[in-house]
Amino acid sequence: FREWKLTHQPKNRAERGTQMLSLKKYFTEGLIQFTILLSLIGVRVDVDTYLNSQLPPLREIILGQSSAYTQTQFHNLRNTLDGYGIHPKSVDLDYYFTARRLLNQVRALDRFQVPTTEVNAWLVHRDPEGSVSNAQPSPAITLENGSGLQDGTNPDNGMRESGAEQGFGEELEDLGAVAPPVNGDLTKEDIDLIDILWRQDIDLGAGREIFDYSHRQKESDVDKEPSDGREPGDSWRSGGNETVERNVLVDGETGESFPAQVAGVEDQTALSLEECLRLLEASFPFGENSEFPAADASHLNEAVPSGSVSPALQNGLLSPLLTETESPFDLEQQWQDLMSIMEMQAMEVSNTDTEILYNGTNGDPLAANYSLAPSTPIHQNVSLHQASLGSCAQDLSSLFSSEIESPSVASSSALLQLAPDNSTGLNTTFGATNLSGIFFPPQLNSTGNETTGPGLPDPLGGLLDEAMLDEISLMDLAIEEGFNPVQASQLEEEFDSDSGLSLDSSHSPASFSSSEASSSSSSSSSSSSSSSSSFSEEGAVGYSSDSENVDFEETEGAVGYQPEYSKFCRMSYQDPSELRYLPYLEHVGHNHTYNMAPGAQDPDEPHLPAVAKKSSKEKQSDFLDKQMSRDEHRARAMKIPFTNEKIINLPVEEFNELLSKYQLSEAQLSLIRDIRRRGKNKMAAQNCRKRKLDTILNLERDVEDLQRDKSKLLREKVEFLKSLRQMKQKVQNLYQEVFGRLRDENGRPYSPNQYSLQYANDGSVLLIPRPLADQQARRQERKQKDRRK
DNA sequence: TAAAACTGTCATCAT
DNA sequence: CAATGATGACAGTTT
Repeated sequence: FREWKLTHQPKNRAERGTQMLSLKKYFTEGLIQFTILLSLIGVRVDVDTYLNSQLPPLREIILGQSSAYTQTQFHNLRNTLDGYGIHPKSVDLDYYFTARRLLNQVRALDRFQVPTTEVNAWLVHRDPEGSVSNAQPSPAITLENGSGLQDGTNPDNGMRESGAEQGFGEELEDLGAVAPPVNGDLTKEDIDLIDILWRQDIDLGAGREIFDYSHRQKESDVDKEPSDGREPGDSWRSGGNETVERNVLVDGETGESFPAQVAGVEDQTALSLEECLRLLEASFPFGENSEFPAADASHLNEAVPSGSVSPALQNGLLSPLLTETESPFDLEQQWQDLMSIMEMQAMEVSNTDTEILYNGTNGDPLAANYSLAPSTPIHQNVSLHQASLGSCAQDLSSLFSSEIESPSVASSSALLQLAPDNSTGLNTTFGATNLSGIFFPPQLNSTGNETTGPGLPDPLGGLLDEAMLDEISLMDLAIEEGFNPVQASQLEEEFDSDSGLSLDSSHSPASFSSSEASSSSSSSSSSSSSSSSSFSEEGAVGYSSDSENVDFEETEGAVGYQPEYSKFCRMSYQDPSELRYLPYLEHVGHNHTYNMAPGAQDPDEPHLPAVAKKSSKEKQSDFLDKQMSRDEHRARAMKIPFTNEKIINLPVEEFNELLSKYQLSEAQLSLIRDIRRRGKNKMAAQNCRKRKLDTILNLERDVEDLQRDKSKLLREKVEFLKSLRQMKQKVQNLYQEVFGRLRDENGRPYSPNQYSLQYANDGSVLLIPRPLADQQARRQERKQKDRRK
C-alpha cells in the first residue's frame, strides 16, 4: 500500500493542480466572496461539501496544497469514530471508510446551516447595540455572553452540548460575539477568562440588567423615551398575554413577563396541601430571618389578590416553612456539578455522533442532520417552552412526559436548565411572586444583593444543593446514597486530562484548555483556519488533525494503522483473535497475528512453494531467511529434523514420541526444548498483551458507561430539583392564598406575625399562634437532623 | 535520527 | 515434579 501511495500520489497531485488552476478563479470570484459575506454575519458555510466530491477542497484551492496527501492521518478516524473505533489490525477498511464518508456527509449537512429565525433575531437584537469587536474580546464577549445566557436563547447552549462539532471560532461566536471569528486573536487565557467570568456571572446570580445593554440604555434614556417596559426582542413574549397584562410581573433577571396569579386551591387535587407543606418543611434549609428588598414586597402585593400584605407579614407568613440554614452553600461544588453535567452532555452528543455514523447506512441524512445540527433551534424551542411554563402553571406530569416523548430534547434540557434557563424557567418560577429571596439563605442572598442590587438570588445556588438532593432521597426519589459530585467531577477531570487513556468524551470547557494546549503543542502546523475544526475533532491524544484531512479522507490514499491509534485501539468490530480465521490476512503484510494457527504460516520449506516458484532460488532463500525466526535459524543450523511448528505445537506426548524417533544430540535436545519453551512463551506473551488490551478497552467502556449513568443521574437530579421548586412555589402560593382569606370573628385578616398555619397529620389545617408554631417547627427540625444522622 | 510502538525473550510465579 | 500459562521487565526491531 505504501507503494500505491508512492505511485499514485504525485499523479493525484498533478491532476489536482490543474483542476485547481481552472477552478481557482471561479471560486475566488464567486463563492468565496459569498462565503466571506456570510461568514461576516456569523454564518458558517462550508462550501466544500457542496462541491463535487472529485474536486479538491475549496480550502486547498485557496490556501494551496494541504498536507492531506502527504500524511497519513489515520488517527483521525479514531477521533471521529469516537468510541467505536476498530482495531488497527482489522482489515475491515471498507466499512471504516464507508463510515467515515458518511460521517463527512453528515457533517457537511451540519455545516451548511442556515440559521434559524431565532438565531437571526438574536443577532439582530445584539447588533444595533454595537457589535462586539474582536479586537478586545474578553470583556466585551463576557458581557455579551452573560446577556446571551440570560436571554435563554443563547446558541452557546447548543455549542456546549454538541461539544465537538463547532470550532474555536464558533465557540466565540456562540459565546455571543457577533463579529466574525478570528481564531488567532483569542488566546487560551482569554477563553479561560471568558469561562471564568461566565461562571461568575451565574454564580452571583447577576441581574439581567447588568448585562442587558438595552436595559441600561433604557435607564439612561428613561426621560427621553418612556419605554413600555419591554425590550424590542421581547415582543414575542407579549403575544397572547394581554389578558393578564394587569397581573404581569417582570422578572428582574430575565426581563420576562409572567402572570402573577397564584395557584388556585382547586389545583390541589394532585398534590395535597399537607403533602406539599410537609415536603416543604422537610426540605427547607433556609434561614428564618431571610430578608428581601421592599421591591419584592410590592410585587407580592400585586400577586396576592386579597388584602394588603406588608413585608413583615411575609416574613411571618413564611416562617413556619423555614428552618435554619444547615450548611453553607458550596458554590464551587455546585459548579463542579454543573460542569460535569455539561461534560456529560458533550459526551453524549459525541456519542450520538457515533451512533449516527454507524447507523448511517440505513439512516436517512435528514434525520442525521436533525440530530447532528448544533441544534440551536431545538434548544431554543425548549428554552422558550420551558420559559413559558416556568410560571408554575405547568403540571409536573406533563413536564416530564413532554420530555420523555422527545428524548433528544430531554437529553439536552438539563443544560438549558442550568445555563440560560436558570434565568428563565427556574427563575421565573421563583420570581413569579418575587419571593425568591426568602427561599435562599442569607449568605447567598446578601451576595446577590451586593453584586446585583435588586436582590435576585442565584437560581443556581439551590439548584444543585446537596441538601436538596438528600431531600429528594427522602421523597422516595432516591438517587443514590453518598453521591459525591465533587469526587466524581475530580475523578472525571483526571480521566479527562491527557492520561493517554483517551475517553474522547469531553469537549467541555473543563477539558477545553488541555485539549487546546495539546493541540498547540503538537508539532504539526495547524493553521488558524484549520484550528477551529482540529480543536473540536481531535481526541485527548493531542494530535493535530487538519480539517482537510478530516473532510476528505478519500483523497488521502493512506491505509495502514497508526501506532498512536493502536495502543488503545478499540476492538468492538474486529477482534484480533478473529484474524486467525481469516487466513488470507496473513499476506496483508503484517505478521502480527495473535494465536497463530498451526501451520498457517510456517515459512519453513514446503509450505510456500507457490510463492517460491515465482522467484529465483537465491531470492527464495533470501526471502525464507528473512522470514525465518531466530529459533528457526538455530534449528536449521543444528539440523533439527522436524519443523519448529511441530516442536512448539505438538502435545507433550506426541512431542516426546517425535523426539524418541530420532537420535539427537544433547545440544539438539536442549535447543529443541528451548525452542518449544520460547515458542510457547511467545504465544503466551501475545495472548497476554491481547488480554491487557481487552482489559483496558473494557475499562474504558465501563468508564464511558458510568459517565453516561452519572450524566443521567445528574440530569434527573436537576429535573427533580426543578419540580421540587415548582411544588414549593405552589405550596407557597397556596399558603398565602389560604392564609390571606382567613378572617377572625371580626372579619379582619389574621396577622402573620401572630399566627401561622400548621398541618396536622390527618390532613387538617390548623391556625395556631406563632410562638407555638415556632416551637413545633424547631422540634420538627431536630427530628429531621436526627434522622439524617 | 529520535521516539514510540511492536515483538520476542527471560525470569518468575501460578496452575 | 514437569509442563504449561501468565506476566513484568528488558532488549532488539520496526514504524
